[in-house]
Amino acid sequence: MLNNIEIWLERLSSLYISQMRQAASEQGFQLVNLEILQYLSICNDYSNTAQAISEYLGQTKGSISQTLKIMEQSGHIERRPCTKDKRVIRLFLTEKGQNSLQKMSQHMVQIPDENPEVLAGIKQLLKTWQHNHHNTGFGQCLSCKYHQTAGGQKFKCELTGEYLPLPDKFKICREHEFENQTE
Amino acid sequence: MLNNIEIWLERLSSLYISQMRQAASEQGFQLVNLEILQYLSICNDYSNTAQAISEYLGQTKGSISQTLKIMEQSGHIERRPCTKDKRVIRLFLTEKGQNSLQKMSQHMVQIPDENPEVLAGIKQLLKTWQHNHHNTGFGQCLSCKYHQTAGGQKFKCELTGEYLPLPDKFKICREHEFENQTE
DNA sequence: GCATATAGTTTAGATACTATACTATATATT
DNA sequence: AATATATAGTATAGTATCTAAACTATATGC
Repeated sequence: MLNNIEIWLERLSSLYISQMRQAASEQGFQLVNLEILQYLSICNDYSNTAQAISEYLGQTKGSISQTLKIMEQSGHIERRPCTKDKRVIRLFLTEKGQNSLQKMSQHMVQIPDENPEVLAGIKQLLKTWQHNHHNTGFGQCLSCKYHQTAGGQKFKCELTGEYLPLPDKFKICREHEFENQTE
Repeated sequence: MLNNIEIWLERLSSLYISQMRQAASEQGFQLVNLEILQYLSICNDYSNTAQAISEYLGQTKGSISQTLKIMEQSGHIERRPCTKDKRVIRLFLTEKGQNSLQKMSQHMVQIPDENPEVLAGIKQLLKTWQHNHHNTGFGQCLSCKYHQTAGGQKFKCELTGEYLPLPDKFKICREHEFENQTE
């Protein structure tokens, strides 16, 4: 039987999924299409691949590959082969894809006031959860142990050694690992 | 672009969905099957119908009807015609269904400590959200404006006029409406 | 050079999804 | 009481998604 917090979490997520489905449906999409568009809008340049989407959504890469094919044909995403690693194909939202996502987002959650306690609670919950499941990937760069501040308009990723544009620290990365357990 | 709390909520729900998918997959189910089993385990006796599931999950009733048919054939749920309203067929988890759900739940979220602030945050968020979307259904009886305490081992539902067993106040109901906005 | 790992595609078969039309029962209106 | 409307569920057709498995191609490690 679900305990107290689990039943609330279940309902919150169920409501979220339901809203997602309805928003997607109004634009002629399935749930998974909206999830992919949303993911591509918040992931960084290390994480915009079919493999990463497959891991993020917990579905087989074959299924994702098939869905991506259709989404490319319909003009919502664009595929660009990676020059550094020729196995990799990077994915990007087209303008059409961004417009669709924006329309669907308007039907999604609207949180009026930025209640700090609510935010803190959710952060804490997510962190505990990921830690308990040894699930390290897919967090924002700024909370990653490889994140290092650098001068000017860049920050450094200690994992890849690259310097990345400052706004990207809010994006999520498949290589993400939290700083430490006590933070 | 998603604001701060929305991106965290998105990640929390995405993680939840991902865990759901994986847990379901290990038992040979799809996401929707787990959602249905879970819903039936927490809904009250007014809400265990195909129509309610359809509303809760945000999917067409035709699709749900089809899925329920297969789940009955596989012995995970049971259908009993309602004697009061002959249009209605009530749904129940079989022992097999309960066992499957329990196995899947073990792979789901494990929250170690009942942090009151986290719980309060989630409750507040859910309430605000439902209110903003004029989404009143599917809450626990105890937070419903029709809920009335009664003596003994029962409480009363002012909407239907019936007396219900006390433990049912924790279950969720499709007719749920919050007491008022300030509470 | 060879084994192994990783990224992605393709195929076949099962399942889910929407939209629509349909039956049956309940409720509201005249 | 008769009729209209609403509600609960089913059935069908066509499309999309899903998994599992086999496949190609490139990268990495020994």
